[in-house]
Amino acid sequence: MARWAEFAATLDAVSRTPSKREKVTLLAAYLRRLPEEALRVACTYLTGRVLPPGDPDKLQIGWSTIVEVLKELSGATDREVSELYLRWGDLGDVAAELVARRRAVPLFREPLTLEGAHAQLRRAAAARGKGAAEFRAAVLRALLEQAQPMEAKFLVRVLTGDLRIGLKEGLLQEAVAEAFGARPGAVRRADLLSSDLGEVACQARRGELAAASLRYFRPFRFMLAGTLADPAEPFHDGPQEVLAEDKYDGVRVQVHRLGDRVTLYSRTLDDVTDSFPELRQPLLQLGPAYIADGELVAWAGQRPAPFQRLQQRLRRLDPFQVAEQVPVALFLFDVLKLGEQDLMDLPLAERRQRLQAMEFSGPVRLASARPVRDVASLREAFRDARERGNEGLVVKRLDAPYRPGRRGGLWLKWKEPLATLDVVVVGAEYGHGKRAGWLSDYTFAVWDGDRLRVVGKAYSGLQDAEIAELTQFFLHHTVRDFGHFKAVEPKVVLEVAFDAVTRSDRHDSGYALRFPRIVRVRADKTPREASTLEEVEALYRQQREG
DNA sequence: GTCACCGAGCGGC
DNA sequence: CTCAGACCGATTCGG
DNA sequence: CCGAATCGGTCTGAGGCCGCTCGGTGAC
Repeated sequence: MARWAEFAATLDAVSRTPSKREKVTLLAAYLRRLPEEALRVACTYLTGRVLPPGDPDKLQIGWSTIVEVLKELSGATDREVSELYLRWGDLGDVAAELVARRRAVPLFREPLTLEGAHAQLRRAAAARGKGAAEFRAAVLRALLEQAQPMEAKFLVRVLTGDLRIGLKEGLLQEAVAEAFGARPGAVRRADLLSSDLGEVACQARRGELAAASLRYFRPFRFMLAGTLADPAEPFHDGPQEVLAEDKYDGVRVQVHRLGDRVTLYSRTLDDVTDSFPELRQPLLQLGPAYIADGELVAWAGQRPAPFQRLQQRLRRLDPFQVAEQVPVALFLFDVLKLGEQDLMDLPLAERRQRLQAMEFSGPVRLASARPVRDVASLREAFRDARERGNEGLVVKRLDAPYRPGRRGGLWLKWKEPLATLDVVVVGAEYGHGKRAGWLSDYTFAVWDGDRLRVVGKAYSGLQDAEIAELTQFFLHHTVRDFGHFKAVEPKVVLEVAFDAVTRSDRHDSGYALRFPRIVRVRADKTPREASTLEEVEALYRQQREG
């Protein structure tokens, strides 16, 4: 059995050093010492999850449950917890502190082990029905009662899915490789194909990594796209042909079909087949044995419907009831396996040819794409994609293999913000983690006559120095102080960009923005010069008309 | 005892 | 999904 | 020609809105 205390101490050591190499070395040395089951558990936890992706059980222990249990354990009040949180900016640190002042410290403390804790958490994840929530809380309570402060800190961080030790996926794979003398590339490949690093680590130790391969009904990581900075970018290394493919605004899915089985996997590798029963027949018909990649969209007869419509069908348990109201279309753009032949390393041009030869029917369609050789045609393709009601383009190198889990230059997405608005900041909140102590999160509004109506919040886009400056400013211009949240004088104007406007009852304007990000502080504008609700409404109508 | 609603958790972008 | 910042290896520049 | 500065790739961390499901709870 492997002690949780050692696991925690290792994570703590890793978090202390800024050097990536040293992080990897520290972790590798620890992993090497672990027995099999502990190794599996440790590696899964190090990915910030208790269960591997795709596991049908979900832990369902979140922020609130943890806070409730910590309060019971320590006798702390809501106010104390929130003050501690303001100080630390991290629930794990709060847990460490509160566990240290537990009311009833058990006389005999069984040391926590990775194996033991995991067995308990597994049971919690499997709980269903009446009393399930209470059972989950009880499991957590029992674990925290046994835990030392440092152990509690990392238990809570595993539960919140955020280790904050400056080591995640890539470095974790390196650590596993270093621990067992495997090639980093081999570990990475195996991880991307199985997405279960715990399992991969065990294989690495046994020297069985090479066996990893594409298998039916073993979903693997999706290939991702980087962001296109400039439309000329794809042609920078001289003239060449790239594929300009429509970027559909929907949900990415991986389709596995073999025998009489068809399964759709989401990006988290969860099985979402049952939400889309009408796709089964056309997918059976598409071919006898294949793995394909595509985007599932809500479909309005001739063109795509907004993403929100599709959400109504996601994870829906009674799909037949809404299937008629929210029809979908599945646009396939890649094929990774045909029969027993692995196509991943073939160039996209060839994969696309194989895909085009398949038997498309009904709602299963071929994604719209065309080869282009210059910037002018690329721009034209972008306009056409927008005409068809799509978000923009994904520009793909025709010579590129399929690289699971990679977000590189082989695929580049090109979309444009819908617009920008000049908004007035009316509230500011303290950030989390490394933003603890900074007012880094801004609630903003637009004018409705002479009233300010909130349209959203934004965080990203500002540089640390600007956040520091705004923090000082807002501390001096706070109207009402709610602790974590401060209502501030409407003085600061921000320019925010966003991809869409949605109707929403979250804010009093009746609207919200999709993907808001701060472009800059408009020091040159007075609050009165900020945008109006009419402008927001106009944008909302404009995007609907496409 | 039933039902409607709410909050929490999760995963989609 | 977004963007900023940190680290690290590779490349370029200056002495 | 070598060491220093800089560049680019890759990774990490922080936080936004939407809609579904489930368990718990309060109203009737």
